[in-house]
Amino acid sequence: MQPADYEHLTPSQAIAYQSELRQQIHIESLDNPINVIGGADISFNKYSETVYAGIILLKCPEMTVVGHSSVISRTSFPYISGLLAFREVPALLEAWDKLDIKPDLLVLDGQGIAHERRLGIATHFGLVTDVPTIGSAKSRLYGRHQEPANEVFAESPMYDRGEIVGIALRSKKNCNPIYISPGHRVSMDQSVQIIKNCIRGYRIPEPTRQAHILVNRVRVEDSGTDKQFSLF
DNA sequence: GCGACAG
DNA sequence: ATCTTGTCGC
Repeated sequence: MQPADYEHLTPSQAIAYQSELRQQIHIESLDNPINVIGGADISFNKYSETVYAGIILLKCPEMTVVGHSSVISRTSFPYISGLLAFREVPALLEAWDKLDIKPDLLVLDGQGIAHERRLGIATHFGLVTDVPTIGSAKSRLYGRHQEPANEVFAESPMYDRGEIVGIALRSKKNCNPIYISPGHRVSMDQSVQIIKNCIRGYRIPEPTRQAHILVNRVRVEDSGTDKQFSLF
């Protein structure tokens, strides 16, 4: 199955495919050092099939931007909770292929294994590219957890029948927690540690935050040029 | 049947 | 996700 063909899948077939991919997930210690970390995100205009995908490259541990790539693509697969990867991975792969240098690890905006079939977008992307990935989501999809204490870096594990699938992390005081889970080829503890090292005073870790700024800028710039949005 | 539901 | 101004709280 190729990502480019995802648009032809029915939700039922997509779910069946996730069940197959699940067999290939590797949650393990990442030994390679992380010199460059990447952040990926997508932006789009409501009701439009045009999607703006981008990947930002940051130097560790400074968190300074050292590169990026972006693409304007199309998607017909709708947003369905639990099947996000089928909608966003194809465009993200296009941006990934355009990168001159690949990061040592990529952070995606969404869940990793904190998913009913352990196939959040971060895990899915990691399997397709065979790259270490971490999922950093702004809201919860799956897993039960207690409210983290209201202090920076307070955390509380997310469970699924006794198994820890992720962690709710208070990345900033007085802000809602973010949900971290390993995607592929990295451990749970490393995922949390890595994300903590990417926090720079904002609720959202730099890789994801910078990626969001990037794709949003690309979208606004294009919307003024896109026929569908210019009235003249 | 009811509530939950990444982006 | 995106649409949007002011406004409450630290």
